[in-house]
Amino acid sequence: MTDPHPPVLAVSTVIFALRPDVESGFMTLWLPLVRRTRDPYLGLWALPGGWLPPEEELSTAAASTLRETTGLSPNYLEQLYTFGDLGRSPGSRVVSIVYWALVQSTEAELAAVGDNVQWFPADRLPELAFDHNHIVEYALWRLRTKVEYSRIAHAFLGETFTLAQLRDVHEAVLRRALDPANFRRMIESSGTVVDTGLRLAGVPHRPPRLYRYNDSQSLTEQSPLGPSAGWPETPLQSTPHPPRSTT
Amino acid sequence: MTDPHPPVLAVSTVIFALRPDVESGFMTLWLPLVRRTRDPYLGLWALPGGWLPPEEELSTAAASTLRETTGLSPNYLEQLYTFGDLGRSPGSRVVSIVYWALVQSTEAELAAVGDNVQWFPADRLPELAFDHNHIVEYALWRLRTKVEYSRIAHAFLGETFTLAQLRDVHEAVLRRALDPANFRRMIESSGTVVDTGLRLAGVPHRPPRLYRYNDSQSLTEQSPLGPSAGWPETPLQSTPHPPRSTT
DNA sequence: CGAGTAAAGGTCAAGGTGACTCTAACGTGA
DNA sequence: TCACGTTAGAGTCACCTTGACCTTTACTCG
Repeated sequence: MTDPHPPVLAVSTVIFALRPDVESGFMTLWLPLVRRTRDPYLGLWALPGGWLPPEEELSTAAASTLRETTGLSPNYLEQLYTFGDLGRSPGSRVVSIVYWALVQSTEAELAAVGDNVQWFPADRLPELAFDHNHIVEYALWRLRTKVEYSRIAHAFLGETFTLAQLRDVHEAVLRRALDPANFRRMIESSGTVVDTGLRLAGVPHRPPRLYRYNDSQSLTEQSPLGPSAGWPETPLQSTPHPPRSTT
Repeated sequence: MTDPHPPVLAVSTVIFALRPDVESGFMTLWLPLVRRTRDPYLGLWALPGGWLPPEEELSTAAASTLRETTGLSPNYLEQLYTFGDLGRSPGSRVVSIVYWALVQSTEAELAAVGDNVQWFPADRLPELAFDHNHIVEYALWRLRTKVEYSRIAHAFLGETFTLAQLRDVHEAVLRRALDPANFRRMIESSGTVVDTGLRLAGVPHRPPRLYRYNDSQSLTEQSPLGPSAGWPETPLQSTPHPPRSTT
């Protein structure tokens, strides 16, 4: 049962955040990468990850790497795929269980950045180590398709948000402008969101309503992978929105 | 880097086939299980699978187990999920990469059945070893949701088929009757199917047209997981339909 | 040869979606 | 202070999809 070279198990995470892009001016997807300090692909950028600790759950291992490399905890965490092709790593065989995570935009700005950790725009990545370019491509595809039939977009935002902010998230992920009126109709009829009764003040123009994520609504995917599939036990952080709110 | 008890990697496969159910009379989903001959859960039924051979691809390992236990080769094979919870196996930790497969109904009848391999109706399973009941539940959910937005239903059929046969597959998977006329309109407008010009003869009533899967149409999911994601290299077997066909 | 039944082609109304218009309500700057 | 620009938010209209249903065609079976 014990082979001479048993496959090694690793856990990696594709972490997405939204940031304003200096070039386009719009919000775009960014992700943190770590520089390889060891021999296979030394010096190249790679997805954060590591060997699977024998006593740690898969999702916990993914969340741990996330916290260690970026100092963030995810609002959304889900298993993406397991990559185990024979040629994907030089030397011994490595099977990587890859997760993908969404973090808040406001938190992503505070995230630790050093010589070995750096954020890149998801559309313009350098050559990565191993098959990580391929993995990111798949994670992007998964995010973009899932945004349209679930409500993961909320994971990029704080506890309360305006419909324009939520629309900005959708537009950034889908890379396409959405009609504000139709977007409002769609979101309101879906029941995924609840009016807090508050409005955002201090902004120019008409003050927008503040909405909250509707927890009592299980309109998301109800796959039999348990309630924590996708939504980590970590509760949403308190609202990070600086502007004051009035009735 | 070498831990005292590194996690062990296994590959299992949930294999679906359609068979007429003696009780209901309709077509229902069946799957083969193997009896445990070793200590954890000895005697209980479990999903076919085994340790990951160090020199074998993940999907190849899944297809191999499938062929060894049932003598069949899949028309459809896709990675389902990786289960790695700490408590899922007594003793050392086991991480299972689970695939799901669809095989032809006509082939499933010829499949090897012995004391240690037996087919069960997917809705009425006994208590299985490990977390395999949970895994089958998830695979069923995945099959039922995926039938509605892709064309995996063809994997249950031969090279040519009538729309009634294709509708039977959908009805069995979805457990709900579909309007024949509306189903025809939906399939024809989707372009997933091509009229062969032949008709099925020898049946009572008006002879139905025979259709063929439209290979040139890439209407399936085009995820960046490569062209063989889901559709194994094995080509579809020659048509197993006994009735003669005329122009 | 008539009866029965499924195949195949159609109609119709309800609901959802995209494109668009109109009014409300704020901050800003002259 | 007040017109202006801009966004929030409500509403309208045409088009397409979908479910329900109807009609005709074409075979086998008794």
